[in-house]
Amino acid sequence: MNEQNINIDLKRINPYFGAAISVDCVVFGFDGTELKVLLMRCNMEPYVGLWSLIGDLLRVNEDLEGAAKRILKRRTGLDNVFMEQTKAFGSVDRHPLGRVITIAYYSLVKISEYELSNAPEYREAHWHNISEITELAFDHRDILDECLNLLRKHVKEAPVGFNLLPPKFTLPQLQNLYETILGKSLDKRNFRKKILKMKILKDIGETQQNVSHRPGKLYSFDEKRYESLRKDGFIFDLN
Amino acid sequence: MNEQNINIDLKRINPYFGAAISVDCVVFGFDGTELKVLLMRCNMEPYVGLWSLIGDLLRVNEDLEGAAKRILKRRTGLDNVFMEQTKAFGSVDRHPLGRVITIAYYSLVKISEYELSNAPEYREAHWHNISEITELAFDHRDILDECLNLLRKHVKEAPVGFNLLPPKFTLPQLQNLYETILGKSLDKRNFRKKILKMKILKDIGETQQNVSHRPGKLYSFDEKRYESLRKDGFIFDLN
DNA sequence: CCAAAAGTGTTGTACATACACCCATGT
DNA sequence: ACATGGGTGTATGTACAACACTTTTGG
Repeated sequence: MNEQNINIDLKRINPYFGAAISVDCVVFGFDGTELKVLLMRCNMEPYVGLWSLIGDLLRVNEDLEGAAKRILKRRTGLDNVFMEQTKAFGSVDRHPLGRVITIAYYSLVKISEYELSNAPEYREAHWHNISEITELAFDHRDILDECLNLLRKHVKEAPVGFNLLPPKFTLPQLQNLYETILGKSLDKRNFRKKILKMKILKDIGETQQNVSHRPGKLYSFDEKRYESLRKDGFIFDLN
Repeated sequence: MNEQNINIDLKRINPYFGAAISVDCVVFGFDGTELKVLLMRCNMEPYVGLWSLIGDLLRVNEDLEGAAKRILKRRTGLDNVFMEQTKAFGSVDRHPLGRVITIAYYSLVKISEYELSNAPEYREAHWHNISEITELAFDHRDILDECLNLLRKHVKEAPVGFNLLPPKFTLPQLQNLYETILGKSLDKRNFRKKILKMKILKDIGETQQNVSHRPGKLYSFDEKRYESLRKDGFIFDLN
């Protein structure tokens, strides 16, 4: 039966509707040193006690991105978060209770804006260092790995990394982020040259405060500038 | 309700299972001049008469890639086709008969191996020049566009274009393919230099036959060579 | 011998890499 | 004054872009 040849009420064909759709979010954060991901305790057999991604079943009246936004809001209190669909996962036996196809999104949050510490309703999720994660519930380890690979690709070809930093940041902080995500160290002078030549950072005219060394100059990502450059053919590239 | 907190039989929760999952395949072909896509007539209101992608509902015991392979086999007779998941599409109203989330794959076939001409069971699908396509059924135009964008990205960063050419091809044929997909003309000498320097083409030692001009040398893609180079850090890049 | 497309090298320019010292702040 | 990390320039090699003529075949 072809998608376009369904000519009876879909809801009555059981074999094709015995599946559920979920959305799982891989929420990345960066604390200045480590790349982190937001996880919850799983309480479903046989994965009880393991950590899992945050996710939920898709509701009848919401689209995929809507579900992802809802899940993020629910678990972090955050709106307007950068997110991008990564991949659909549909192994027949990926879920112990039945057929569940999941659509994975990865999102990048400014860890400073995450309100876990204050609001009690966001206490179920916890940050985990990527480097320390071993086993996860379901196929969430695979999902995490796919999202990590995609993130590593994206930070090199688009200015998405800024979503992990505070609105004002120094160039060493930015470099640090790239080194952490890419897992290799970069030459300081060359990194600065490449970034500054792009002209997509605004010099705020401020410097770091209360650091016990020479304070760095603060920059912010100039989104409008980036968009106008992009329209003129500019391509962000950090390879 | 969280995915990992479902503790009753999923099949009995109606609101969450009133959706179906389909897989749609964007099958690209290249005839030496034009980039083409395989389409079928749609016979579902309100799209009757329009062309649509080839697709089908996901079966209970098959995974997503399995469904994509089945669909391709059914419509083209081909196995072992290059394919890659592109994106999930889940707008609430994308399907007139109910909630259908679709997972899109794009695949690349050697048009010479496509058996439409011989076997009657493959006659429902037809090749259409990408440049001449206007309206499609459902949201298939969006799906096609996403797949095209992904293809344009992939041919620049991985040796996937070879899947659209016959096993033996000339450098001008390859260049032609790239020019068609990318929509811009490339410098012949620079293109040849870049490709040949990669050392991923095998010189077959044969030349074109029956062409009314100087015959080109035939090459084939050396997959083993590519894989071993890749393990040593080589990155395919045609930007 | 004509048409048509294949094949071939050089040069200038821009970008990437490698690399070492001084500077501003807090303690 | 010392420790800490921020900030800066140059030289060299490599990669890319631009560009025009000769070669081989079929008709």
